[in-house]
Amino acid sequence: MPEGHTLHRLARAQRDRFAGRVVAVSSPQGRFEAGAALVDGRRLVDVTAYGKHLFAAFGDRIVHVHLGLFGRVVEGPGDPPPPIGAVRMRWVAESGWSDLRGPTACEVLSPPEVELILDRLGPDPLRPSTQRLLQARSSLAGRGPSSEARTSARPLSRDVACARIARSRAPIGGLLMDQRVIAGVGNVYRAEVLFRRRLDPYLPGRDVGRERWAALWTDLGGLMRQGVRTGRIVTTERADRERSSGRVRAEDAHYVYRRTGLPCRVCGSPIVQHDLAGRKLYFCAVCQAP
DNA sequence: GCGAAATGGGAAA
DNA sequence: TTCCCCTTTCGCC
Repeated sequence: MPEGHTLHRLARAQRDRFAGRVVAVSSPQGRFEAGAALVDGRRLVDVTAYGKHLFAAFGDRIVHVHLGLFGRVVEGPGDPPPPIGAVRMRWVAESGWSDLRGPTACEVLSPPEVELILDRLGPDPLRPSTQRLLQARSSLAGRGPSSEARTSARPLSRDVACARIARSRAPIGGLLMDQRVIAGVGNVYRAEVLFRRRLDPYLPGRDVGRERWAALWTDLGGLMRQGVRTGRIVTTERADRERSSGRVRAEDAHYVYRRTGLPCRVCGSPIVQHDLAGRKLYFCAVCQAP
């Protein structure tokens, strides 16, 4: 589940259900007991996502959540169900409840500690400009918009990321997964957007070029915004699916991700799988030839 | 019942 | 690069 779209969708759901309300925060599993006590019974001001990170501000105490590979949040209206399994953090308010399981990070931070995390992250395609990023940072830090954020003519996120890859010899397939370069992309969007742009995953960042990067950025943003809307990652065009009507079936949703050995939807040659920096990389060696 | 895998990332070496 | 953590689910005895 958790690439950037999941976190932005979650932030919206949590904001809708809990923002402005007093929240009872607990840790049925016990591993977040001390942290829960710091925010229990406080009013939730806002919830924001940035890349794959979620920040829930209870005033100047901010709960930071990172879902990692298999973290998950379940939420609903009414009274919470009895906790089943390892519920790290539970929220309960008059408007409903939510349960967090299996996160890599669940901790209470101060505004400066949040800044340190944001400093390590590149632009997020789900936030269209660096101006918006600065505004988000200001609100998390409990300030009004900074003078920097008010100034117009900030560089576009797209161009900030472009400058970063343009000076790197690392393969574009690796750079897309580097959260310091671009925040929120995971293994599915990485593989799929490279296929859609017909880019060789091993192409060095410096050789991608401004045109191709701009097209990739635009495509990626569209895919991720669709992911936020629908809660799933569907990257195939209608014409490239077995069935072109009705709900997209899971086996039709991707071009290359987890399709090792299956025929490419475009050219028919078998999709290949490599290992790149410890993660699986899927691509079509013909459509994405160097 | 057991092992492996999963849309991630940080620290250690 | 390798290890380690987080939790659930699914395939295979």
